[in-house]
Amino acid sequence: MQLQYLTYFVAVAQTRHFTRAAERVNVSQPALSKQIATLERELGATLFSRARGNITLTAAGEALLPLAQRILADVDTATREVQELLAQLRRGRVRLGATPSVCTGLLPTVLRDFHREYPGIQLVVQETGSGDLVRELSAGALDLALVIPAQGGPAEEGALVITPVLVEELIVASSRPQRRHQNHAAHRAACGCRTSPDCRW
Amino acid sequence: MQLQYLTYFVAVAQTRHFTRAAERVNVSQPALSKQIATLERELGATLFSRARGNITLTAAGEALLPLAQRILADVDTATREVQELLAQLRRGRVRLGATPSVCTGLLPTVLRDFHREYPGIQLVVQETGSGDLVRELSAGALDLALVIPAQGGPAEEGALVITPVLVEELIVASSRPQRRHQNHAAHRAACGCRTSPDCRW
DNA sequence: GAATGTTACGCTGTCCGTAAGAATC
DNA sequence: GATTCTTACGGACAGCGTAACATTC
Repeated sequence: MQLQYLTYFVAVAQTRHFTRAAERVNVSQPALSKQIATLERELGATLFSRARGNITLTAAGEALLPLAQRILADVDTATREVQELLAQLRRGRVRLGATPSVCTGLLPTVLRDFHREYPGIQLVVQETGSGDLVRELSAGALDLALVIPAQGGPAEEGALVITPVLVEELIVASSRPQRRHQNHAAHRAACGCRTSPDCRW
Repeated sequence: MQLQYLTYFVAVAQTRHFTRAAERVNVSQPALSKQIATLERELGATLFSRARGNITLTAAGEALLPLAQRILADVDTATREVQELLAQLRRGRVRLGATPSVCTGLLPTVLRDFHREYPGIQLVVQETGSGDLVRELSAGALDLALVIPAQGGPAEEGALVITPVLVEELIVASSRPQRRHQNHAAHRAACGCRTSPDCRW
C-alpha cells in the first residue's frame, strides 16, 4: 500500500473523472489510471464503476473513501505538527541555574552544543548554591536548575520535578591504600545506573 | 512521505534500537537507517537522539509517534474493511422479481454477468405482473423488483424506494405516415435522460 | 472524429542488500 | 575487539511520461 495510491483514489472519487483527477494531482492520466488499477489489484476489489462519462464508486470504494481521506489528513497533520513543534523549539528563553562546580566543569560544552542546535533560544544562566537554586526554582525565577542533591539521593521537593542526570564517583586519594568511598555503592543503588538515560553528557 | 518511513519509524521508536527494529520489519539495518534519515530530512527534524545503546525519541519524535501509529492502524483497517465487504458481497441471496417482458428481454444477459462477478450470490427470480411484484416487495417476499411503473412515471410507493433504470421508446408502426407517440416527449421530460445514470444496460 | 480510459514501452529515481567506515564501550 | 549506527555502491523495481490502442458517443 502506498500513500500515492490513496491520493489518486481520493482525487478520482471526488472528481468522478480520471482525466480531471490526473490534472488535479499533477500526473499524466495513464499514470493515474495504472496506479488505481494497482490499488484495485492489491485490494482484490474494483473501486470504481467505469461507465463512460459517469465514474462512480463501488461499495468497496465507498468503504475505502472515508478512511483514505482520514489517513491523508493525518499525514498532513503529522508533518504540520512536527513543523510547529520545531518552530516553537527554535525560539524562546530558558533561565538555567547551576552550582559553581557545574558552571565551571560541565556547562560550557553543553551550552555551546545547545546554542549551536537551537540558536534562537535565549539562555540565561545563574550561578549560585543548590539551596538558593531550589528556592528560586520554586519561586518561578528559574526554569531549570542543575543542583547537587542533599545527602540521601534525589527526592521530590514540593512541586518540583527532579531527574537524576549524572552520578560522579568521588575518590579518596590518600598516602595509605584505602577502599573507594562507601557512598559510591549507595549512589549506584539509588540511581540504578551511572549516567541517567536522559543524560547525554 | 512514504508509509514505509512511518513503519520503520514506529519500529525504531518501540524497540529503541535500530538493529532490532530492522529485524522486526524484515529489512537490513542500513536500509532502515537510511530511510529514517530520509524521513528526518524530509521533516527537517531529528526524530531520535542517538546515544550509544540508548536511542530515545526527541520532542519531534514524540509528536510524530502517535499520529504515525494511527495512520498505520488506519491503513490496516482500510484494507481489512474492504476485504470484509468483499466477503459479504461474495455470498448471500437476492430475491428478484420481474415482469415477463423484462425476464425475456433483459434479465438473461444481466443475470449471466452478475453471476459471473458474484458466483457466491444465490439468485431467486420470480416472474409476474408489476402489481403483484410491488405487493410482494411490500410484504418482504422479494428484495428487488423490476416493474413497469403506472402511467405518470415513477413515484414513491409507501416504504419502497423506486429508481428509474431504463426508458424505452415506444414506436407506433402504421401503414399511414404518423408522428412518434406523443408520450415519448413527456417521458423524456419526466426522467431527464434516455437511460438512468445508474443503469449499465 | 472527439472524448476518455487502458495498454505498451523505455527512462528515471527510489529502495534494497552487501561491504566498508566511524564511533563507542 | 565487539557492538552499533552511518556511508558507499551497484542492482532491482516501481512509477512516470509519451505514444498507440480501444471504446463509446
